[in-house]
Amino acid sequence: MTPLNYKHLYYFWVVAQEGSMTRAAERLDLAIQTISGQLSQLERQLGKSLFAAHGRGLALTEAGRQALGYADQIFQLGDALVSALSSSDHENTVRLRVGISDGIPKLLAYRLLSSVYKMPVDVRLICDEGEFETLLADLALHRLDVVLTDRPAPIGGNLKVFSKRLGDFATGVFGSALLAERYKVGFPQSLDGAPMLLPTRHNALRSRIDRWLEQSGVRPRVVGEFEDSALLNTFGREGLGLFSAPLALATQIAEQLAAQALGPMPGVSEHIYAISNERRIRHPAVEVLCAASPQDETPAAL
Amino acid sequence: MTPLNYKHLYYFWVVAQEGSMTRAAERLDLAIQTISGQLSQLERQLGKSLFAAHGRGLALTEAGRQALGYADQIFQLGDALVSALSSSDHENTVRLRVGISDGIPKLLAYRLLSSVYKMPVDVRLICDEGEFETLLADLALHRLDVVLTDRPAPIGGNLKVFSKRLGDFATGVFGSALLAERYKVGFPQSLDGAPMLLPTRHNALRSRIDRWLEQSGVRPRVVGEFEDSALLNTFGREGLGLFSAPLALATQIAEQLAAQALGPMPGVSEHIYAISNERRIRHPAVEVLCAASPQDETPAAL
DNA sequence: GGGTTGTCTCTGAAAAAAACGAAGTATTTT
DNA sequence: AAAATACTTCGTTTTTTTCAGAGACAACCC
Repeated sequence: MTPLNYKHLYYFWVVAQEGSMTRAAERLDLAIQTISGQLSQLERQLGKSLFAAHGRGLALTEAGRQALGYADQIFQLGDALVSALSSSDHENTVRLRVGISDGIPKLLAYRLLSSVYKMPVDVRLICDEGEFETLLADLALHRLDVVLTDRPAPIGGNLKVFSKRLGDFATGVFGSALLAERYKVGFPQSLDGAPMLLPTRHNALRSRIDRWLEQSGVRPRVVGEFEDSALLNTFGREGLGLFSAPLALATQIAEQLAAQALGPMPGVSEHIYAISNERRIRHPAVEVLCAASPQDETPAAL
Repeated sequence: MTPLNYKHLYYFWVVAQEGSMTRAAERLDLAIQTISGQLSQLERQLGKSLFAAHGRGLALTEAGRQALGYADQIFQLGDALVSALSSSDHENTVRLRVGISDGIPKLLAYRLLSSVYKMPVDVRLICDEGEFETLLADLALHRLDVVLTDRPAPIGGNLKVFSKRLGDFATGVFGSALLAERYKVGFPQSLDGAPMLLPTRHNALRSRIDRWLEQSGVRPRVVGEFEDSALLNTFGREGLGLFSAPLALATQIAEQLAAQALGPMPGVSEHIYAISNERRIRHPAVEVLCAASPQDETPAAL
């Protein structure tokens, strides 16, 4: 429940700006009695005085000053809403705001998102990158429609979201021409002592890679750990070390990163999840995105 | 003018969350006809449909989705306002949120602010540091009550603020014991070639120092330029170079920075301005602050 | 295909909230 | 002490919100 009357708050806001009820009444084209009455109602509802008599005028109380700060933001947002909606467009276009977790391969994100362009309306994609937690917070505030990450949303979270696995992508080891040449023979044993670039431990894939390395009994030389997959790829492209990537992207990786696959990492696969708000009215493009790869939905509640 | 009915917006928000007018009506304890009517009024006022029929239910339009984002923020702020005001305190305390420009000496800021503690109520000071422009933006949003800087607010600005000069502080050259010993004799000519730490050109004081150096015909060796005065002082304390500071603070500088004055820089003085919002109802602590040093007020309009 | 259900829309009347005119209370100015 | 300024209070009018009743429409069930 929101026991706050925004009309009253608006009058309060104008009075605070104008410095007097008389001036505010003039600006709002209302009688001063109205302002006075509505204002005292607001004060009664909030249980605090917002103004104190000061001479024959008014002075803000501490509570009033604090309220003013909030009111400023509220009405600024209200104006922004009106102008955003009046600025035409969004007639036949759908805007999809996607948050992409640092760690997931950008090419994979692209491939998954490409499905939304098959919709019968114009789609405008707004992509945002960042950390998992940050993106989830933006999702909660409806600043994002969907978040693409490498793990489902935490189960105990107070956020009502659900996570949908978009697919499993088998992963392999890649490297620049020189490195691939050197370490291809005898893969995966050849990796022992080989320079390697890995995602940081924040990435869900990392633990799976570690497990695989251990099971294979090889110990590469870890020359770098990266939060961001694009950065990791750039280092990989320059031949600083071998790196992992989805095998499904081998062609694009060859083109864009001039790197080739050494071999697969069985059991190591990249899971991509789409996390969206649990709401009755879903975003049509999110529906399309989730429907593109028919897997079981995994409600956040479990 | 704010042609936005927040009550209508609130109903819209609840409907969007619940996914149907029926459920929203239940939650709001209203008849469904009310919701329906108010919602279409909102749509008429905004000039956009927010919902579209979808089966026997509703679907958000693109405009609706956009509006929802704003509504989320607005009502979150409203809740925050209510809870902030209900959480007691601010009965007999006054909160003063001060922004302190990077460049101005912290000791000076302290000295100027100390006047507010003489008020007959409890004062809680909330200090924030940052760049001039950033602080001015925060001031406009009422996130700050006053900004302490080394220059008045720009005159052409679209912000309604006024700048009050709090005082002129004659400035001198200071240095650690070793440096002071070495360069004290023959001051200021001795400064020629002496290592010196200066504020960056963003600081209003810098040009005055440069002018003085030129007029005195000395050319020190500039070993560092600092945006932040505290950082500059730290380097000065370690004896990396001579530095300028208000002569009025000589005692504290001796104590805290183990540095002593070499001599004055005539004509070079630090001006401190208090910039506050041009509003009829001023913050009482800002009044006290500005009254503490009776100088002419300089309206931002000129 | 026809009945049923769930969901939203369109009336017009009732209830609630907001707005105003008139008179009243402070406080400052002259 | 009177005039002027600024906010309050009271009772009435106006506007807005709310709801009951009736209707439209799509999905579902047999």
